[in-house]
Amino acid sequence: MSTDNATIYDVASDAGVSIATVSRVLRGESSVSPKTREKVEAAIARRHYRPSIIARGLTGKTTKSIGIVLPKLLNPHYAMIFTGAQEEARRSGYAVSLFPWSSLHAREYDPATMLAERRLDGVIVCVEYLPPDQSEQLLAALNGLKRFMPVVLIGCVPPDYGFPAVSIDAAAMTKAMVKYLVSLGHERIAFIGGVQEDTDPRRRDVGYEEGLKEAKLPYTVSYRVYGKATPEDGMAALDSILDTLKPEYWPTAVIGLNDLVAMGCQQSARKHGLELPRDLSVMGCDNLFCAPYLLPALTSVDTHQQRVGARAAQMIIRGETARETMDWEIIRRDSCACIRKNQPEEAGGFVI
Amino acid sequence: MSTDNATIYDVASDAGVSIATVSRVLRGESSVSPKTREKVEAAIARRHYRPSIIARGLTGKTTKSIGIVLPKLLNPHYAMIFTGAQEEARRSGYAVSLFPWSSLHAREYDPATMLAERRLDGVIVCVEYLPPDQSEQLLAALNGLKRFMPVVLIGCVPPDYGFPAVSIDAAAMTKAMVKYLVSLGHERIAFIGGVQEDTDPRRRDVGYEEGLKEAKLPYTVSYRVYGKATPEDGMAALDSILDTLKPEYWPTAVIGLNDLVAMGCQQSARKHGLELPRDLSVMGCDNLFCAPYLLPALTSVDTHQQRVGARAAQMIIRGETARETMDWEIIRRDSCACIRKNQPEEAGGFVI
DNA sequence: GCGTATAATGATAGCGCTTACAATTGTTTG
DNA sequence: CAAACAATTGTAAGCGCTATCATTATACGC
Repeated sequence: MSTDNATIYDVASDAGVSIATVSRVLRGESSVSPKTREKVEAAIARRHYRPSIIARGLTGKTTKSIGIVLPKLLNPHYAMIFTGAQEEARRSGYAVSLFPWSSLHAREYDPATMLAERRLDGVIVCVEYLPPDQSEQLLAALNGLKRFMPVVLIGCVPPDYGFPAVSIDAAAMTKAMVKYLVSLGHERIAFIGGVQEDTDPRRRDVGYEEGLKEAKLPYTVSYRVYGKATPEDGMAALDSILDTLKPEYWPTAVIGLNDLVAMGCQQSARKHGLELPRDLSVMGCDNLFCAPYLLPALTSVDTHQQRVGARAAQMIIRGETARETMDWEIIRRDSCACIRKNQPEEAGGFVI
Repeated sequence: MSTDNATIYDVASDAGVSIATVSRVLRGESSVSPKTREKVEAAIARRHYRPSIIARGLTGKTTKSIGIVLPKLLNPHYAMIFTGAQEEARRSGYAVSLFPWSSLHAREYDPATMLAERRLDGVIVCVEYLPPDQSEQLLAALNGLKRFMPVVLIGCVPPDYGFPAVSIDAAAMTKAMVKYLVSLGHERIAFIGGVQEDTDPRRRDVGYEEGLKEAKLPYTVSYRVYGKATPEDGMAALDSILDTLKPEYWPTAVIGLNDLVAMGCQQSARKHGLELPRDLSVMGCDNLFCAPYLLPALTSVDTHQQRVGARAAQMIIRGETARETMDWEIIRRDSCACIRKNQPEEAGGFVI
């Protein structure tokens, strides 16, 4: 039971035809007589023959595989993106392999080189919030990649990169989150996220500020988190906010960059003796699988990440180069309390 | 800026040498004069040349990529395995692509075919708890795969499959979990897991029974969950247990197949008006990132899944064929309460 | 200066496919 | 029944590399 597989030559001689004919039946060409086709198919089955995508890739133009560059898979958010991409890719017979940016600066085997070597049919790159000084470096890396294969961006896509992309309007989303909290009666809403220097109009912090402005709320507390946005980061962020402010100025609600940060906020709040959600409403983003199982169950935003991944994969497979925006949906759970006298209208039209 | 890459011929003619010489410097052969090497390297840099792994794979014996078959990536448990494998693989310049078993029976593009087509250097297959009747089918699929590439098994590896594998001794682990709960004073311990008919001596339920036997505890309540083991499954399982038993026979502790199931148990317990952890201790397995953030923080078992994935990848890359067992560690948090009068000795030696 | 060992380089045959293009067979038609 | 096509099938040239020889350039010894 060795690992030496049959080749097209084996099948051809088995079936008593030429390799061209075998190739024809492999590719389902119609110009093969039923008799011949049958003989060839029998030989294929007998030898457990599978054409080598490697060899096909050499001749043809496609390797039937795409790459995806993700910050880290351990955050289920990225796992959802991957899953979406993978499922969509499989439907067309494509495989997808993972390359984490974390190893971007590795001396050996950096993702860019590995990607390039592999002649993939395209690569999905998930861009995180980046400190401004790293942005240029990323752009250079992306352009390097583009030399070898189509690149589709997802995540926090800078507006001027000129790459095909599928992203969400983070500003509109964050604004809606603020509006939701305002509708619950909150007036002191803090924001923990990737506040940036550049002028992307779809940045979350822009939405935060806008939401506050529209509600004529003066209270602004935001905390900057770059790149990694773990529960620990969230805890540290809210710790810092609560430790800095006098208790009478503590926020009554906090918006986390993602559910991980929000989980950290819940922890921090408890540590500070706050009762949730009475004393602090917490809102996350990404709608991780664990959100319903937190206590209180975390209100979050479903950003349809599987669909984002799927669409990005589709763009690569179909050779499209659009720039698209995915919609999203606030998922209300128990972590956001109403602090108004009157109940808010449950079906309010504040979700954009 | 097209996607047509330079080939070894371009570099060769650029540098005024033959392709053989270019190949030599690519592979770091020493029999190239410094002058020539320099010229070639300059040409390579100028053309942004990267040798095609595809073409190399045709000639050589390796495609520098491995596959991993996982039930689903959305469970962070599997994401950890993947991450471990991916990181280890990258260190040797290997890429890893994902193939979910969920599509095992897909008409088109089933993982087995996709794997075979790709002539990967090997594949890691994560085996789940399977109903007995599907076990044979899996074995057949694995043997089919083995024809094309080395296969390394991880997860719930049946003992008699004869494949290289890295697994954990689930029986010993579950027994230790029981012992831990016993040490906290529990006498009615329920188990939600994949109870099987076959005779794998390392099955979890075997450990459960043994642990109970050693503690001379007669109470046995186990609930069978196959394949998917989601929070919903866990909730349904404990619901069923609590709804079936008279309250005075309710377990005081429950062991979940994994953290997901344990999360569902927490939910179910709350639904039944139990206060956690006072009325019910819950213990999970896998030590997911969210375990510390549940309320009460979930006691779990770290099964070192990243190391499992890494080791499996290593075995493929190095061509090893061992059958290994990974160790594990109980991570004590708040979800398991002591119901004895006396505190248990905190550093008891019950963890095997 | 010549022969010969040695270092450096080139020519070339695959690797397993796809794909023109050529060759063969089978039909149809006048 | 032969010409004229259409339907099948075969031949062979790549695709971008590696690896085996063969060849040439350089070095050394006498």
